[in-house]
Amino acid sequence: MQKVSLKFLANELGLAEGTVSRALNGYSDISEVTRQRVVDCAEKYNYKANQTARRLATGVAEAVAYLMPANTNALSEPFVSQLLEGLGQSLARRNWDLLVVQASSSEEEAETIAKLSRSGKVSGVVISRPYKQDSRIELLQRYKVPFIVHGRSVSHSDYAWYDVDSQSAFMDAVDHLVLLGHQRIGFIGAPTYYHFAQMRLDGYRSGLASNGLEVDESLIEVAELSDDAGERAAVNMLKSPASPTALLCATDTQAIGALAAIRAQGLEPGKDVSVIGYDGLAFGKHTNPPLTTMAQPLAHSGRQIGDMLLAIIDGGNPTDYQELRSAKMVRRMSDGPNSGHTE
Amino acid sequence: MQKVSLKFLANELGLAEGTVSRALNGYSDISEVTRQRVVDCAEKYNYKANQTARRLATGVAEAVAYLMPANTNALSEPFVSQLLEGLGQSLARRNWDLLVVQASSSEEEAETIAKLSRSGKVSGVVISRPYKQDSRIELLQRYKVPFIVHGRSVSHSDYAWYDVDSQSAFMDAVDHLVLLGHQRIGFIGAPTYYHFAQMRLDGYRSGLASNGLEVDESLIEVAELSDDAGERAAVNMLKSPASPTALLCATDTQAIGALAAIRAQGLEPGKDVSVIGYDGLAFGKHTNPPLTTMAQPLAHSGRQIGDMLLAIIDGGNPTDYQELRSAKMVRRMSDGPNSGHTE
DNA sequence: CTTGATTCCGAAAGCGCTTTCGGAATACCG
DNA sequence: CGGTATTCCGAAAGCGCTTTCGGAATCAAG
Repeated sequence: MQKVSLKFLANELGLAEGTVSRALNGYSDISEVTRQRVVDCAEKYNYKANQTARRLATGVAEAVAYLMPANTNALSEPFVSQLLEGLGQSLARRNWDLLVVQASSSEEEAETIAKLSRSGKVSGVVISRPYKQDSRIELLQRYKVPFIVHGRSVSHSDYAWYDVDSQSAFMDAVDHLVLLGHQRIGFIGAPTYYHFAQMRLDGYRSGLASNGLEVDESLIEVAELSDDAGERAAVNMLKSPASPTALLCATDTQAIGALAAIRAQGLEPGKDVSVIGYDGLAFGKHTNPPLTTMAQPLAHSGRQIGDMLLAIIDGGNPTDYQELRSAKMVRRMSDGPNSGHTE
Repeated sequence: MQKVSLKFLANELGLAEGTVSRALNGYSDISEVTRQRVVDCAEKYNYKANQTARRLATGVAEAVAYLMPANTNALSEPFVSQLLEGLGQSLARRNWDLLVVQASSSEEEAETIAKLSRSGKVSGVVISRPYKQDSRIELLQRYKVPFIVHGRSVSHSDYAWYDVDSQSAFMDAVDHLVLLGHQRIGFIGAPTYYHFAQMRLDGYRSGLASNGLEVDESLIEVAELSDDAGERAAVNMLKSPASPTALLCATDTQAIGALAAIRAQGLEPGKDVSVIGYDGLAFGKHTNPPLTTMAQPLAHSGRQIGDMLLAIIDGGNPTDYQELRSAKMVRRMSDGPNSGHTE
């Protein structure tokens, strides 16, 4: 099978390579009739430009990378594939590639970013779950790689991001719980080097405040992002003297662990103690009991993020692309009126 | 910031570009001392070869693609990210890239494969969840793209694959159920254009046979790969006259739906009717009740698959790389002795 | 000290495409 | 019809790297 290159087409058509190339790329200095001729011929031989050569010649990578979050635990992974899917769709419209790269440690992450930026194999990057101070962001800025972050860091004014307002979500959740009669509302947070963890904690605190409630530091636990960690945190809190009647968890994964902890105490989640998670994970529908959660609209987030990234690669101003969505509660069975079981 | 290219290094060192390149790539016709000198200098300036140029020059893509399964439903996605992670790790050792590509329809899939193969941007491909007759496989073979399939199709003798033996897994599951006293064991299968669906059905059938049980066609339902579909299938079966005392499901996702169906009938899964799923999904631990399942060892499957792919790209014979793992039961709470509730 | 074999490196061609530049051919205008 | 503008295309120079080839320098052997 003769490989069909530009040279081949040029030969076939009796034109110069450059001419064929320009015809295919829609240059205006090619007459319509030869352009058509070229296009037809390309079609006929099913010509696809060698992207590697193209990249080298133009200097644009026509690819973006997604930096996989390092400590990926199986339960929270729906995100990754959802995001990837949306990103891919967005990129596909331009025929760009999507690279997935990972790094386990943060030094490795820096190394990876450095390599990505110098090797020139991508023209943009997206990262997830930023820390409060995220060195990846600084690096990306320093290297002048277009990027968008899925989430925000503390200093989020000077780059592009897509995030959902979990702070208000947690305020809403507190309101909801207070309306149900809860006063002692516990909070299972995530490590606060994650900025989202801080936001959610802040939301919890101001939710309490706006309802005239004191925050009781013994009602706040920090746990890793896993079901087990959530469970451990919940048992701790549950065995404290003034145990909470409701539990707000930074992530659904943790909330699911909390459910288990509550049941293990012989209590009934949603009745004896309410729990609300955050994320809107689909399988929350199947937990015991089904988990009430603040669901983020991750339906088209990947697409959205892809489009934003493309826009800033095209020269858009990063700060013009900052998008804040809001979560909304999907109420299932894990929350309910305060039954005062611990009184 | 001066961009550090081969030319730059050559200049810096007073050597020719070609020499520097050969030094870096370990050619034997470079003296050890200059090689060291070159390496040090490269290190110093943090030189990373432009991979695009490299690819063009060598003709090897140094990248492989993962074809995302088309109809991805959120619940089964842990696979994707697990696989991606392992694949990435395997490729990273060679500094290769991992591309994620997707296609929604099967024509699009063919188109995608064609494009991948001609554009030369990958040197290998991995696909998941093959159909019984999978046109992707034929295409990949025709185009002579090294590939490995995660799963098997009917004619799996002439290509490389990695699969787990779900057929025996289902035989084992039937044995287990029979030991628990069940006789009327229902099966919720997947569409049989998926080869794995056929295998699991076969396993179910021969499990029954080897236990001297008749297969009752009314105890077999086919459902899509979602919790809802599993649930619908289960209610159908449950309301049949001779309703099963145990349910075997082709996937955990369906099994979770079945759990819901059973509870909705006012029955208790694991007591009134047992259910066993397949996949070993982590969140099965949190369903109501926790789901007994045949767990596949997907721990390092991605890594494994990556290594296999690399090996055949290096010239290995595809048929030398066919790996069959086995699933093992993780028993949680959704199975139990036949209580004869429907007698 | 000459010859032949080695060792090491420079020069140059090429990978397949893009893009600039200039020139031939055609068109337009007075 | 001479001259100026336009239109369209060919030629050629890259993009940054790899790899082959040949030749200068070094070494061993006679």
